[in-house]
Amino acid sequence: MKTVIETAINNICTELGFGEEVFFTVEHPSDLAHGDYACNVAMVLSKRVGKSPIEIAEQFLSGLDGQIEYVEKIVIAGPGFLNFYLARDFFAKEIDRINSIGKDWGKNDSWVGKRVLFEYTSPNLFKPLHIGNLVGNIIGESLSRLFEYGGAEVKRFNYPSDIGLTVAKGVWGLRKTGGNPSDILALGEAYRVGNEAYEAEAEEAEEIKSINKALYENTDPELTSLREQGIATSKASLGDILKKLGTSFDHEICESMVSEPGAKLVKAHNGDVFKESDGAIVYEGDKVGLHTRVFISSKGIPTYEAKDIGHFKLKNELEPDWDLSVIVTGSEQTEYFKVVYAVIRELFTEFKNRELEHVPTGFLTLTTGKMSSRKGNVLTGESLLEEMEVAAKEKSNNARTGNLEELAEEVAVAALKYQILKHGIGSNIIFDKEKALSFEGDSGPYLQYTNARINSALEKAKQNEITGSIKDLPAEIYRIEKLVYQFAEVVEEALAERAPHKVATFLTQLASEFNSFYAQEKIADKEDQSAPYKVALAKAVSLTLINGLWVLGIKAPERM
RNA sequence: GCCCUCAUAGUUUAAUGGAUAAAACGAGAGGCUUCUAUCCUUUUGAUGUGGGUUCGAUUCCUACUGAGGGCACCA
Repeated sequence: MKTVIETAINNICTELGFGEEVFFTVEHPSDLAHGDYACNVAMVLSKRVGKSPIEIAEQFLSGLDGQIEYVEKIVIAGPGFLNFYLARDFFAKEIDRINSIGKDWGKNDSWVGKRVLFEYTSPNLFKPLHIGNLVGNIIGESLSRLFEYGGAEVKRFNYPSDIGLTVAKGVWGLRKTGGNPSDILALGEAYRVGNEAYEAEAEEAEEIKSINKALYENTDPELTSLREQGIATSKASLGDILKKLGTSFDHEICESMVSEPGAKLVKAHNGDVFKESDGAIVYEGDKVGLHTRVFISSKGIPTYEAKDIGHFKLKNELEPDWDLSVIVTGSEQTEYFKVVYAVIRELFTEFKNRELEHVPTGFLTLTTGKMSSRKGNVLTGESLLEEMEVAAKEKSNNARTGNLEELAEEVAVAALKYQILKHGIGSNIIFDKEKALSFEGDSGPYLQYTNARINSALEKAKQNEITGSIKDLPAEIYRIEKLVYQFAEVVEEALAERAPHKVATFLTQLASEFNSFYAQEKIADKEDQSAPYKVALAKAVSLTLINGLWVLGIKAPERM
């Protein structure tokens, strides 16, 4: 529809002799009262032509009026906008189209035939899942799904850290506390103890460092065994939480696997890409507008930078065929990834036509203040989810579902994910626990509830033997109809801009509009001639909610 | 010191350079004998400061103020 209007306007431009280089836009006005599409062409031309926008708009109006199918009327408004109002039939056809597409409603083909690698979550094993990991997972998963909605084949990568100081702290803590390495709680406690000791006592810190070295070099079977047991426990627990969150990775590359290939590559290019400096091997980023970073330390140990190079190599061995590779991390690594990607481009010249992208996510802080282990207000991913599940269960006491456990989990995940995905992904998130736990208003459960409500209305329709149809149209065009068909455009835009929050915002607007409709109109009324149309409309809204929630990584329970 | 983000109602967030800046929470007033009140209706209230570009600026440029992050062997 948009392109139809654009072409029509372009034709008039040529007809009126304004030439072809006119940069106007056709878009949905933010206020539905301003029509279904609005165009600013008259304002853009005003200065060039030396006439008032209104005058120009009138010229367009006389050229366009009655010429475009499904455009019922065109009105000049405000400073010179052309507002297009679509005909009743258009919306009915859209409702019909949505219902016939069904499961695939909202998809686009902007990435068809492309393969995309997505890396996110990146947890530290041996340590409870941090809120930041949760944020990364939620955003990464949603972006992956957006790409899938664009037709891309997405491969998901997890890059857990299974070696290094964190693990050493945990192993040290296990020895100190005598905790059972198969118990995830004992593991968390061991890490806490180890971390505290590392920060407080110089002597213990040295001990932990030597454990770290022994683990790297695999010289002490007892330590290695503790590490392996702890990692297995950690991974199992991680698997549970990932399942709840709805992520399933295609590949897992652990940190311990990448040091060697990374170091090898760096050393092989010492002299061309890299340079020795103070005994370390560095990449001189300052020479290309970045900053210099160490890839192999003066002690000969590969740093995180070198590991990321090895990591990239392994990734390519697992998935050699791709067009875009995305890594989602906290925004503190923005500058870091500029350097690493610059190095990768120099090292892997055969990939110069492929795209590398780093998506930075914001930090999550609590409204109760900054988190710090000293203040004791650390919130782990697990504990946050648990708290939300408890709240969800309380709230769902009267739910009309057999499986309360499952519902509470789905509601809790929805609340958490929505709270994070309603923001632009790069901005810092201030997490209001109370609000997230309330499940009211602008929230994931609100969207789920709206869908559950629709289901119940549809059930009633079934009982009354009303089936959806667009034969008998109500005279009025409901506001909800003017919104629901825009979903596919929103998804495509959200994908192009890496902005899942656009989907979240749209769904909330849609749900709110539907709830107003629901309060005013009876959907499944036997006496109502328009009931079949309302049923078809409700179905289309439900489909949109379900598909939109899927993109956000949120489940849509049938009953609540 | 240098570099990068960011600054919108009391609070948490929206707004490809467009129209009267949109919601939610909070506070006030209403609404279930009806297809689910995790809902709806309604009142209240905001673009950090000074310049600039533009027909038109929350959006772009610039200075300032404030917050967060990064800047060589941590991850």
